Amino acid sequence: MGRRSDHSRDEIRDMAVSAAAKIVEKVGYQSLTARKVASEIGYTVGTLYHVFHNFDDLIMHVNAQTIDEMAALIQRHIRKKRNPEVRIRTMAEYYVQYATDHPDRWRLVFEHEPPRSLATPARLKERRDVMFEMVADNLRELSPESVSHEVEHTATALWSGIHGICILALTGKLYLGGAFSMVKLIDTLIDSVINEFRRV
Amino acid sequence: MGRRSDHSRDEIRDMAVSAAAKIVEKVGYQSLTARKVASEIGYTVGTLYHVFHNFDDLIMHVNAQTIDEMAALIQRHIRKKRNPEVRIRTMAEYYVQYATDHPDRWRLVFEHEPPRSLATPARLKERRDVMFEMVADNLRELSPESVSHEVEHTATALWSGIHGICILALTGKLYLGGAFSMVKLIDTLIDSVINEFRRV
DNA sequence: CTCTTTTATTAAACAATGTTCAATTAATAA
DNA sequence: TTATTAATTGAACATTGTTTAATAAAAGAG
Repeated sequence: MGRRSDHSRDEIRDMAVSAAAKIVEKVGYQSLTARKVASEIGYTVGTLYHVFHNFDDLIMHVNAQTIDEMAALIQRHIRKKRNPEVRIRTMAEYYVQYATDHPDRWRLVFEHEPPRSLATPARLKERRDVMFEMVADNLRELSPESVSHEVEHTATALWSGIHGICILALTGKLYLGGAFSMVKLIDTLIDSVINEFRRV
Repeated sequence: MGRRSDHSRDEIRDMAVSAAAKIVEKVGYQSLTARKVASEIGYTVGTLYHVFHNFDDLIMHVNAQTIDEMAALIQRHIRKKRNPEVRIRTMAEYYVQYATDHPDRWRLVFEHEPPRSLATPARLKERRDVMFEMVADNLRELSPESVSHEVEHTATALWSGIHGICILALTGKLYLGGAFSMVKLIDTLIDSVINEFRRV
């Protein structure tokens, strides 16, 4: 068969990304294949390669969608909060929430290695940076006299640390197999970093 | 050809693990294949399957070796230190050192997902836990009156945080693309957690 | 020393993967 | 109506992990 034009290229791209996300959630990101995505949207692999540069390209689109979803969830919840410290804690709370609810999609964001031939698109990097910037903004509000570079440094350390707890827990590589609560571990980190930040 | 017996099964297993580790370091863990390992040691894939249960089984052996190497490096350096706080800082220093020097082998430890059919061997888990326990031991020495569970909780939070900084930096997913020094970020985390730990 | 049994090793085959491409067919333009 | 353009397919490709029947050498029995 030849041209069908049931859907535009953009529609097919969106359908493929959504189908891929659904497959990742259902059977895990290890079992995501081009043929599964294609058959899920009623097309053939060839069509996917007409719309995406690569399979990695498709994955990066899935990851962009994941980050957007996660950021939206977080922003929806911190909008109600006025206290910068509470906002940071809320960010972490829903970061963990999202990662726990969608473990495979979340892991795909951090465990997918784009081939060196294909550079990570600037949009994806920017999206990832959004979370760091939100933490920095609230730290700045917490102590307006701090120099910007120090604030960003602290925000990077704190958010990376939270991420570390999250990924070790979700991959089952945490000490004692996750006998500790992720939320409490993260609270400890936030308490420590914020107290130290206030003191300096 | 049939039986050669140039090497015992144990020898072949060790050769394969070393060859695999070398390949991972040279061309990256994404490019590690069973056939490359086999040809590197002068055998065929079939022989690998005579010695390993799986390709994942081979990888877990590689990871065990990696963790042992890393733990040995760290222990060699903290033996000279007497102060528990200095020991924790030294641990982090050489953790980063090892990860930076052998990025692909280090990442393989944390990004290899064993299939749910094949359970992670207890030995591998124990090896991973060694690092957490070393941190806990030194925290305990730092404040002997603390209850054991609190100490382990703090150690888990701190070491997971350090790991988070490390993995985001090494995978190029850190805020501002690693414009911050890994060592300084980790120092910030250690300062914060240890100060807070002392206070409680 | 000879015959049998065991077992290490290979080569070939398998199914599944990402990827490419010529053929086909429908929409669009002339 | 015809010619051009482009979407879609199906089949092919190389490469992956994995299995297996054939083979040859070591080990054991007599």
